[in-house]
Amino acid sequence: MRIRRDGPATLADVARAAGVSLATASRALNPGGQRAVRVELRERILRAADDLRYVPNAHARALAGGTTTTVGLVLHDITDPYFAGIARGAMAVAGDRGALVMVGSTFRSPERELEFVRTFRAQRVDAVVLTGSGFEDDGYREAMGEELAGHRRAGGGYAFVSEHDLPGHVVLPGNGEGAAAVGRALVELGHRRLAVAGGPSSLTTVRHRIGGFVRAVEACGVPSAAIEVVDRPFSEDGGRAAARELLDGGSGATALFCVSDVMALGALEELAARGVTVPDDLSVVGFNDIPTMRRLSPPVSTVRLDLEAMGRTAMELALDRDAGGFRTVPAPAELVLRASTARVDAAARPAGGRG
Amino acid sequence: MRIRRDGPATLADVARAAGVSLATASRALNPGGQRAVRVELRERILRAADDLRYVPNAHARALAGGTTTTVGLVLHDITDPYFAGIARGAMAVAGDRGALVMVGSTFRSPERELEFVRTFRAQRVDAVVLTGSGFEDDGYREAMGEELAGHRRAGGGYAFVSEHDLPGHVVLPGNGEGAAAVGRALVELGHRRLAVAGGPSSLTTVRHRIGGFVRAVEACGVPSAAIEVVDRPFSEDGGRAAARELLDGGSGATALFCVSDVMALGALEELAARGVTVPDDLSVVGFNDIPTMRRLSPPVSTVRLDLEAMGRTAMELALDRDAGGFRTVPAPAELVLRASTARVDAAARPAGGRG
DNA sequence: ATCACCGCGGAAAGCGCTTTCCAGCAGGCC
DNA sequence: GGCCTGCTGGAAAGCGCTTTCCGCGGTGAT
Repeated sequence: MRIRRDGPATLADVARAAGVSLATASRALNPGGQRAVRVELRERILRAADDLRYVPNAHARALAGGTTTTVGLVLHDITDPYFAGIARGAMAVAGDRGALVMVGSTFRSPERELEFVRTFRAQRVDAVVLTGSGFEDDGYREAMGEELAGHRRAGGGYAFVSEHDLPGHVVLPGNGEGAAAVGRALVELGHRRLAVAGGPSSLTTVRHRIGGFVRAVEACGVPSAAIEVVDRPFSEDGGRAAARELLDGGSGATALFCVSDVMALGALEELAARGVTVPDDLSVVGFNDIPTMRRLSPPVSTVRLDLEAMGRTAMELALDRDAGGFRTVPAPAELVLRASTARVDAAARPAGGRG
Repeated sequence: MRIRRDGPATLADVARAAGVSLATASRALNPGGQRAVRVELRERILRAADDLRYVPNAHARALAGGTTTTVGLVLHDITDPYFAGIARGAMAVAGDRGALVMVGSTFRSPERELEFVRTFRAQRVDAVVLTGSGFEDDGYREAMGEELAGHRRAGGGYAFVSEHDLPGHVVLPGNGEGAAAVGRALVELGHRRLAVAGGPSSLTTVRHRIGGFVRAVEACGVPSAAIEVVDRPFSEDGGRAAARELLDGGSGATALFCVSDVMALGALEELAARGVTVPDDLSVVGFNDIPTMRRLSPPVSTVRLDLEAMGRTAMELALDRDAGGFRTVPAPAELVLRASTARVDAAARPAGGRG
């Protein structure tokens, strides 16, 4: 006979206290499941559970019933408003479905991303949502593909936010179209020399945005030679560095397209520090429309994405085990022109120009 | 004999494939634990596990070994930069310790907060970190106290960020001192009529901040009658509403202290919409120093809290099962004066004054 | 009355692991 | 050579639940 020291009460304790069997206690505590129990008995059991401060063991439950209600969410950094927005949406639907959300911050490391998916699998999560750009790397793609296939085989769902070049549901932001709209708008405003602050092209998202921008600008008749692309980390510091490089390099650009708002934040700071006025000296556009952008002075033009809706949709796709094939749900990107972009003035001299 | 359809491989499968017993397989896959296995055998087992794409079942493991490596984090809303900052810190230390983080968003509902703690308990988390203000409500306090006591009895740790009037480790931001510093600074700048945009006083944090502010101002010789406190929800909209009320009410205040930056954001928006210039017409101060504050124009004065460090400390306190009593770790609050606060000018007329 | 059937509660078989206990075997010692 | 020690691997007992399979007593149909 084992002696219960003082661990939490178990179902057996509850059953004993209520004078019923384990099976009955379980049934009473899981209404809706399996079968019902006579109401009077049920109340006695609930009372016993309450008295004993019984807290069911989720692990035992998961093991026995094969039922989990946890989901995994992989993101870059929760303090990045882009991911916070998506996370909010994803967590909202998880909450509605009574699922617990486990969050993994990768800080853009493919290894960490894989690691999290593996851990989530070990936890037998119902679904995993992968946000953030995919990585253009065959090793990563293969490993992740295998991991996800295994997860799927085990009955789990998953969805991506942004393209990952892997089979699966995906919420696809209009990166190309949004960036193209930026390009067209800038050309229409008279800009002929353009700069792009881009992240590493190993990120799918970055490639799509830069690609869409460049193609649209070219389509407007501006030669691609007039577009200067600076690759820097996909972060605020990266934006700062990109701005610095453009200014130091004597760029002749009159407009700067930052492939993300967070990069734009860094770039704007650098520009302000150097005395470059926006939009008089240089027009600036970002991407994502994080809340801060509209609060800056001047308010910054950007491409709006409904982050919360994207997160919501992704979680729904991941959770809804629908028999059909994988779905791709577009997330519309809408150009929002604000005061940080202005018609280029013949008198305006290229920012940071040395001559 | 049960037939394995195609569920994920189990330890038994691995053991069979490697031609060893369950015990040996378990030991081989858990180095560091219990006992070692002959290296050659071990490798054979690892190979088999790899071939079978074995993913250990965390639930089974938790049940058998009583070992979990999950922690719970309760916060208000992940898109609120205050909580995002804390979450980042907390997740960092959890990550370092190899723990998975489950996040619960309460949206300031005490019921939801209790619900999450209960769910975390069911998951047998190692630790839970409760952020956000406590609620001044006896029912809540009692229920939460009982929940946490049970968690503790079961071997779990926990910590609060901000006071909760409950026994436990706590990371205590200098709410009173920070607010007092704001009050003194404003008086020193010549302000004699002050307004406070406060949240509901059922939030402990709000009470401490307003209390510290009022006491400091009084200590400077300004009568409390000169302080106008407007209670509105602890949110951006609340800040907006507070500003509206002040302006509509013909407040004679020359300075506005918002008990949180997020409220300040709303207030500033309303002020701008009404044509009230900051700081010329009205000085504004926030609290928390979320990143956006320093980017606005004018940059907004506030009280800096090292959010990430607070999150880190809280998670460490919650995870470190130290025998001693509960610890209270202060999180220093540092007044950061920026351009949104100015010396009051004799010529300046009270903002929104009707007369 | 008889029988099939339904509603309900209990016994027991797992779910996939960890860990204790035990057995076998080799080597070192008296 | 006998015996104890040290090392390794295996058998099996759970961990705390869910769920299948039974059995029992009471009803409606025949």
